[in-house]
Amino acid sequence: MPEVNDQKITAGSKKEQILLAAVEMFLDRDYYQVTITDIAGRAEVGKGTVYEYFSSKEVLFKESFSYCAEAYLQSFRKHFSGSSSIRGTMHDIIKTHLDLIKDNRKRLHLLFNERPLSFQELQAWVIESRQELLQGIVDLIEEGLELEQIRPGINVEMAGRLFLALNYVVMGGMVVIDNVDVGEEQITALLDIYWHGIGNGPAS
Amino acid sequence: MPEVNDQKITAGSKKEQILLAAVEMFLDRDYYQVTITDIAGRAEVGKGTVYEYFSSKEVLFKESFSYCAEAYLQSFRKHFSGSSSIRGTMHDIIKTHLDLIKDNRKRLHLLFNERPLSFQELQAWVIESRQELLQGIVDLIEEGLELEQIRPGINVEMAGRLFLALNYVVMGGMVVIDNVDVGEEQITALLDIYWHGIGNGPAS
Amino acid sequence: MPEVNDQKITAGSKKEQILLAAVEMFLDRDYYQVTITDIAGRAEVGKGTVYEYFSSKEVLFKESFSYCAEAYLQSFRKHFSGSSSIRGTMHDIIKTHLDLIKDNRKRLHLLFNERPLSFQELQAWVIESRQELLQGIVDLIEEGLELEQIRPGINVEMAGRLFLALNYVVMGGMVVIDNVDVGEEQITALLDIYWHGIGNGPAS
Amino acid sequence: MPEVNDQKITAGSKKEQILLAAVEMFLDRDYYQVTITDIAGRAEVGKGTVYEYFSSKEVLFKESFSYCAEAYLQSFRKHFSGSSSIRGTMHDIIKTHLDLIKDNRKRLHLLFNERPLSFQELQAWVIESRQELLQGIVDLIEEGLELEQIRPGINVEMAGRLFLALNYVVMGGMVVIDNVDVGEEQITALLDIYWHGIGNGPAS
DNA sequence: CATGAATGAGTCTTCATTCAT
DNA sequence: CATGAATGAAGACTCATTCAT
Repeated sequence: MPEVNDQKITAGSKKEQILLAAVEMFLDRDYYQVTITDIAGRAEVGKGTVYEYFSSKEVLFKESFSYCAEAYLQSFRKHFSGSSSIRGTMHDIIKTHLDLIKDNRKRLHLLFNERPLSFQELQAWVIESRQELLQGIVDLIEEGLELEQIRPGINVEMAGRLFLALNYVVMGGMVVIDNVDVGEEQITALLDIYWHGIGNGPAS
Repeated sequence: MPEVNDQKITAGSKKEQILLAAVEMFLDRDYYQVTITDIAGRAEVGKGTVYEYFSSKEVLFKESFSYCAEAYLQSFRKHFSGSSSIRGTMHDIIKTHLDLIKDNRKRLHLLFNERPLSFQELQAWVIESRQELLQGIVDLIEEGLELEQIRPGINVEMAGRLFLALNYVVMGGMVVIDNVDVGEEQITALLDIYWHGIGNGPAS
Repeated sequence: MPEVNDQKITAGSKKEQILLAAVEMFLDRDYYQVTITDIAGRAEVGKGTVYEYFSSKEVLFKESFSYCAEAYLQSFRKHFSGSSSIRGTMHDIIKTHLDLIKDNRKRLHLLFNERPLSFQELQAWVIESRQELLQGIVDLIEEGLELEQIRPGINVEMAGRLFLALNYVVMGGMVVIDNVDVGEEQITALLDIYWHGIGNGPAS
Repeated sequence: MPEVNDQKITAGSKKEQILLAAVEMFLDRDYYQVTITDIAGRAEVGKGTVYEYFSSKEVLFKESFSYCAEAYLQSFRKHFSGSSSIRGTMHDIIKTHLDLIKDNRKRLHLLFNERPLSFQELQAWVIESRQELLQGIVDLIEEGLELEQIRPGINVEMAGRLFLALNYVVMGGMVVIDNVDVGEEQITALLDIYWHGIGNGPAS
């Protein structure tokens, strides 16, 4: 019973110091490639100190994961409240998302990584979060349908999924994997395709 | 002096037997969660025998990875040779891709998900393969432009990337993670959105 | 420079508070299963405070041990001063001893059971104490010989050792391990055997 | 799942080699004072090899314990089958027991140690074994009663317990703790006391 | 060729002890 | 005096790799 220090994570606290070090490490390498010694070293604390704040490596990983994921989810959520221009909102989402990716670069691997995590709980949480995001987008699209900004008859779930993919696969992929410089121009081009399609001729 | 048996992989050979066992294991679990003992057990050979054919776990992983990835790439490539209907070809690509996923379910995770793993070579190879795929799609789209099946003025790279993401969504997202039953109907709906966009009103 | 507070243990003092907590813990669990944190917690003091009064865990254990052992020894010693009925005295010793065990149940294990623990000093002290006890009993028996209450010709050392074992059996064996309810009746039966033997027919 | 080699312990086998090393170590020191590295070193094998044969330190300890205890129990058991002279049998038991102690000296600490073992299963097994021994002795005494070799009216359970104590407390204590040289003479003296008592005058 | 027993480097984790407050 | 956060030495255990058979 290692009497773990269960205080909240406050800015500048030792617990935060360790968590941030862990996040950096876990974003760079696999769970199994990161050692507690690495994290302690990066956080500039003793190995034992890590265990004062996190009862095990697994727990530390989970908290690191949640910490990142929450920021990620937030970048979507904050646009979900009602707005008059759906296309404008989508543009904002992509922009915010892109900024987040650029800031953190490696960070979002965690979320892109669709491989079932070793930790069942986390996996469930990931699926749940994905659902939340999808629902948010679907709601936005349905709002657009009512406002007649979106073409009637489309499969809203598919439209939502494609929008998410646009964000984390296209944008994420370009920045994180292909290391391409992405800017306003690319966002506009991508959204144009998503909005009008690539086909020549009117929608059926 | 452990002279690794470097013969080609032939059907039914002991080397293939081991490789296939490794593939199955690596598709199920993390690199670090799969042990050589596991693989030897599954392949029904001795632990030492694995080392007769693969000089290390890392090498075995890389070969397993390539083995899977090649199948994946092939599912795209075989549609890249000239065709008259671009939309039809895209439909075929998605369909073929979907079938591949359904057959292997977990298998293709490897391609998009495996972390760098410090296997720099592999990472480079992944990037290269992504480029090849993207180029194939871009060529297809440019062919469509010439045939006036595709709307002029679009950013072809973005269009290509979105198409790949579309496939990824169908694959990774729906089938593997959310375990949704995906069929012809969904493919059509998705391609409809990709082709005509979600927006109401004519393209600018 | 951690100057250990070397004052005597006075009733109600913080030092006693810690010692008593340690005794309770050590009687319940192994040396290695008791942590300083446990003891500090039970004593309701900080971990550092333990080190104010005891320079190390080993020292604290030794003092706990001595503390218990002294009580044990006393239960014998107080009967060693001259008495007219040897058998009566022996009965009293067993009775006192039994009461002590019943009060403390686990407590006296320490004396007989604790492994050398590399605490050579303690081991020496145990041997010395055993000698003292044995000598006390032997003296008692020799007194009985003079008073002609005890059969001449017996090996007094063996008789003494058997008497100590008899006590040990009542204590360690029946009460603590087998959890048998031991009362006056059992004491009498046991002493009867010790006094008259189990054999049928007169002593040789 | 460390695929423990579960073969029987055969003389000279590597498993036996490790077990014997473990026994030696555990008889000398506490469970917590013995490290796997110690055992591996003493057995002249690698640390990993220990785990090839015993899945954990706890398991190794339990097997070591049983190994010793069985020999101990056997030294009593082999005298329990019918005999005409009870006193003679008792003499034989003490003699056999003494020889065993002398051979193993430290070994029997394991059994003398009445402190509840950390391992609940083992503790249960110890209690059970004690019962078996006690019953064997009690049966012997009751046989003696029928043969009129033993004084009627004695409490047979107490007589049995005292005989056991005579063996492992008196004999064990002298040899293992006090390091006294014990021989035929002492056995005879002790048994004389147990048989005829120390009291002067006939049994009541 | 095939095997699996043997190995030890490398991990996580615990806990006595220190020391700044 | 009292405290408990910080520390790192030490120990159990895993597993890729070797090598004698």
